[in-house]
Order: sequence, then structure tokens, then C-alpha cells
Amino acid sequence: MDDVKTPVRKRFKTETVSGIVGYRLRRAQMHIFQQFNLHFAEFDLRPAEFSVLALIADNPGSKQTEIAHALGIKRANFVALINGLEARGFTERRLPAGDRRSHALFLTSLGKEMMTRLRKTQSEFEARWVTRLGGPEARDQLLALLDRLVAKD
Amino acid sequence: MDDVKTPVRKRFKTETVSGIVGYRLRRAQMHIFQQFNLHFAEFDLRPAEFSVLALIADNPGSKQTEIAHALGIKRANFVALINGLEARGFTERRLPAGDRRSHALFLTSLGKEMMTRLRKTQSEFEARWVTRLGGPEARDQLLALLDRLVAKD
DNA sequence: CGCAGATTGTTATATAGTAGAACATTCTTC
DNA sequence: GAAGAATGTTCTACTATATAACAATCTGCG
Repeated sequence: MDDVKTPVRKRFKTETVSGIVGYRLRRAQMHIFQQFNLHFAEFDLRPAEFSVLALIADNPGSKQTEIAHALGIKRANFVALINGLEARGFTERRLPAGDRRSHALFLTSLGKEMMTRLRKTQSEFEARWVTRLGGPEARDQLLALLDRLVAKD
Repeated sequence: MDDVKTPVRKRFKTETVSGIVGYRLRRAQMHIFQQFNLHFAEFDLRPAEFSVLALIADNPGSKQTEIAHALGIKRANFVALINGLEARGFTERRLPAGDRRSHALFLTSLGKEMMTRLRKTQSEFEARWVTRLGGPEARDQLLALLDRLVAKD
């Protein structure tokens, strides 16, 4: 993060890249993730970890594959992620009755407490972006535009 | 990429994460970058490499630090990037008269040819997203919204 | 001038994130 | 019961990012 101090010295032409949707998307995403890590510093939690906890909270008993797939994470890469959350006592794997291959994921009571605190912090964090965008309508508009980018047709 | 085949089996609650601006931004950005790599496969060029070539083309003679900073890349990480482009014969470092510390970056003639081809491919690629978004106005709207997210105030 | 501090490029290193292949176990289907 | 699919896992590789340290060079100030 040496972005802060550097003043622009010369006239610099950035029109070519700054007109590219993918480029601008990436810059915005990087910025929000950096701010996320600052805002959630006390929790020592990465965005991906937050999303996993949130999804387990909303879908207790889901299989690893289901959570991973919903988040666009490969099964193989999900293992280390969930291992980390389990090692910190936030989640647990239970063996479901039906299928002995799969692991059903749940938040522990500690995980639920954490999630309660996270939701609060997340609300504050999200509010910042909604304000910047110009209100809930602008936010909805942004989400709708992003939706068109990932649409399957 | 095992996203394609998997049908949704169960009712899955994703409202929590899908309402988060940063999450949606990341998913959209990942999708566009994956498509970029497919669309530019014949060039074997990553998005970051493309942006470096484009910026040098628009600002010949710039210092490494200037290009890196404009793209939000750390000086240290830029070295390997520019080494790669130089090794492929697209760019060159020249020693400017004034400052013997810095390296002035230029496209080689091969780099310029490459850039001409890249611009064409990029135009096609960009047009796809503009179409998806619903036209140039929608694109401008998206860029304006993204701008608000990274605004310094 | 001469020196302190800043700038530039570089190396080295550490950490995440992503991707693909392969495997054992278990389930499903026919 | 056998063939094939699903699930979790390990291993490996590659890309991206971040920080610290360093040598060479430049700048500014006393």
C-alpha cells in the first residue's frame, strides 16, 4: 500500500485501460477487499472465510461440495479453508445419516457468536459502500448490472 | 471449471452473500478474467500483461514505477512482469539521459505489432460485455458506479 | 560542496488464491 | 454384483500480492 503518498507527477494517459470494464471491475474489487481486511482486522478473517461462515449459517448441514460450489471455490481448495475454520472452533463436520461420503457442515456455538458479531460489522461495512454509491437504488442498479455480466445466455 | 454441469439440487439460501457488493463484484470480476484468458488464449497473455503493454503504448518512455503505480502493482512485483514481456521481445528498457536510476520503457516493433492485434481482440471482447450490459449507456453507468466505490473522499 | 534522506530498480521471501490430477471411500443405477 | 458417479482429500503448480532489505543514484539543504 504505497498508493497513498504518491502524487501524480506527469501527465499520464490511462484512457485505454480505464475504459475497460474488466479492468475497472478488478480495481474496484481489489479496493473493497483491502478495505474489508482493514475493517475486519480484529476478526482476522478473509472475505472467503466470511462467505463460508455466512453460507453455513444460512444452510446448516450442507455438504462441503455444496458450499464450495455456491461460492465458486474448488472442492480441493475448500478443504484447507474449512480446516482453518474448524481449527479455530467456528465450524464442525458431522457425519450425516444418509451418505457416509459427505460431511455435513455446521457452525459451533462459538461460530454462531462470531457470526452475530460479523453480521454487525458487515452491516456497517456494507453501509459505507451503499452511501458511496449514492443510496440503495444505486446499489441495486450496480448489482443488476453485475448480474448481466455473469448471466449464462 | 466444474461449474458447468452441476445442477442445483437443494434449495440453497444465498441471499446473505449475494446482497454484498464486494462479493458480487468479485464474482463478476473472476468471470470476466476467466473469459479474458479464453478469448486471449492465442496470445498467451494475462490481463495484467495486457494492461502493462497498453500503458506503455500510451505512455512510451515511462519509468517502471510510473507504470506499476498507475496499475496498482507493487514495484517489486512489476519486475518479473516486465522481465517476462521483455524476454518475449515486446518491450525494452532504455537508460534515460536524466536519471541513471530509472529505466524508460518502450514497446519494440514486435511489441507494437502485438499491440495492434491486441487492440482488435480487446475491442471484440469489450463489445461482448457492453452488449450484455445493455449498451454503451449502461456501460458508462457501471463505470460511474465503480468510480464512486474507489473515490478517495 | 557534502551529507542526509528520498527514489528507483531489484532480490528474496511469505502468503493467498486458483487450478488440475489422482486417489480411496461410498453411493447409485442397472 | 459391477460400472460409473459423487465426495472428500492430498499433492502439485502457478499466479498474484505484500513486505523487507539492499545498492545505486538523485535531491535538497545547510
